[in-house]
Amino acid sequence: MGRGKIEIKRIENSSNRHVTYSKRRNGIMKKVKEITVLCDAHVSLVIFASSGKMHEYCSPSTTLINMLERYHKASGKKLWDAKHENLSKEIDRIKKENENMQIELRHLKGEDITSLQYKELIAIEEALEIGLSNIRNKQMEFFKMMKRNEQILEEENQELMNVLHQQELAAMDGIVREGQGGYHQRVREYQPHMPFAFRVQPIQPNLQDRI
Amino acid sequence: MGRGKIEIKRIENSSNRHVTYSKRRNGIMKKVKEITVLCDAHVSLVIFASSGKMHEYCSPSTTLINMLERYHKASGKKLWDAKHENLSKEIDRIKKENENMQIELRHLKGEDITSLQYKELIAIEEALEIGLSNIRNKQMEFFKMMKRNEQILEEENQELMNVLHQQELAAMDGIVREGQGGYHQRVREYQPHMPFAFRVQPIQPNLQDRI
DNA sequence: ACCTATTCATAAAG
DNA sequence: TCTTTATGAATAGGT
Repeated sequence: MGRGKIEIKRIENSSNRHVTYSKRRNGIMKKVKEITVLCDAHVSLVIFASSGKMHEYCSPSTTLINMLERYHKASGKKLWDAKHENLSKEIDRIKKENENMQIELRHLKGEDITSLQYKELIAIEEALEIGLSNIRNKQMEFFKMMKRNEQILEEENQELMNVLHQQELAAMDGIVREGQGGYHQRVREYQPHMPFAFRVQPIQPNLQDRI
Repeated sequence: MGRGKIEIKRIENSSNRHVTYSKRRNGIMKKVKEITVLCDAHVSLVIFASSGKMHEYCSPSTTLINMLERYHKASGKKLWDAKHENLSKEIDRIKKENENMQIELRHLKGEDITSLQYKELIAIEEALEIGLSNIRNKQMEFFKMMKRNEQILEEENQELMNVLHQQELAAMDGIVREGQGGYHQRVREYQPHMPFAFRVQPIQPNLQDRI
């Protein structure tokens, strides 16, 4: 393509070589830009003239660094030193960690649990139980209070029953030996552990609403 | 250069685009090889097709790594450090993401919640509540049962107190008018709502252990 | 740098 | 994908 065909071998004439270099370099640059536009290609081109002068082209949609990264992935050739490889490995490691946490989070939120084993479900349940300990502690207070109330009532109840029983016996006895009034004393002996009005009340009156 | 002139813009016809890509890529490769030989140039060319497939050329007298090092020196752009920096940034980004998830996990587990806002606590509580709906249902059963027990006991207690009071009055009356036995009937009238032994018991006897 | 004869690259079609 | 071929593009060598 020119006035004469040329053999593809080093151009010995320095001047000619440099002229040809410039011309062909421009031609290549143009072609490279064209293929980028025409075909959605990503191109990275770096040329050093024998003089040492550098020219480069990189498709506008990317960067040289990006291209090299893709090159790394595509070819498997290690362009990076050990340091970079370590960083890459750390990224992979953290991403893996990330993924695991994502899964754990989902599980705690009750998502994606259909495929879980029984043991895993148990573990998640335990984690949730720990998480709700604050709420549960509040509930526990309420629980204990109710239990205390109940116990007091039960004891009182029992005692009242006893007193009643005693009275019956005394009354039966009183029919035979009247006028003794023995049970009067017994009745007076009984004192409720505390008046109802002063009994311990739920600290959280709205607990029912919250449940 | 062909049967017709074409405008330099993306070739919409996919088939044509791929054909043109192959042809022009080969053309560029050839030109690049030629300039390498003719002009003692050092060339590095990396092309990615839109499909992702990669082709590369590197002048035989050098390597890509060597080219990049020369690039580094010639342009002053730090490819390694830039790459390093990018990796570091990504690590930071992922670590940040990681940290956020860690925090969320901790919160769900009830840890580090002292500094939370009310709304955040509500959100966490809601998440936990959804996860623990089963357990809460069981607790609810137990709650209702205890409340029932307590109410029954209170009523019973009240009634016993009433009976006792009546007895006292009757007894006082009996001192004046002996032998009437009016209160005997009253005492017999009272029946506990149910024997203690048959009262409703916690469905979950081990609830205390689990709390 | 420009010119231009000539070769080369390639678009479209088979 | 490969070949063909008409045509536009690139460029070698000269000025």
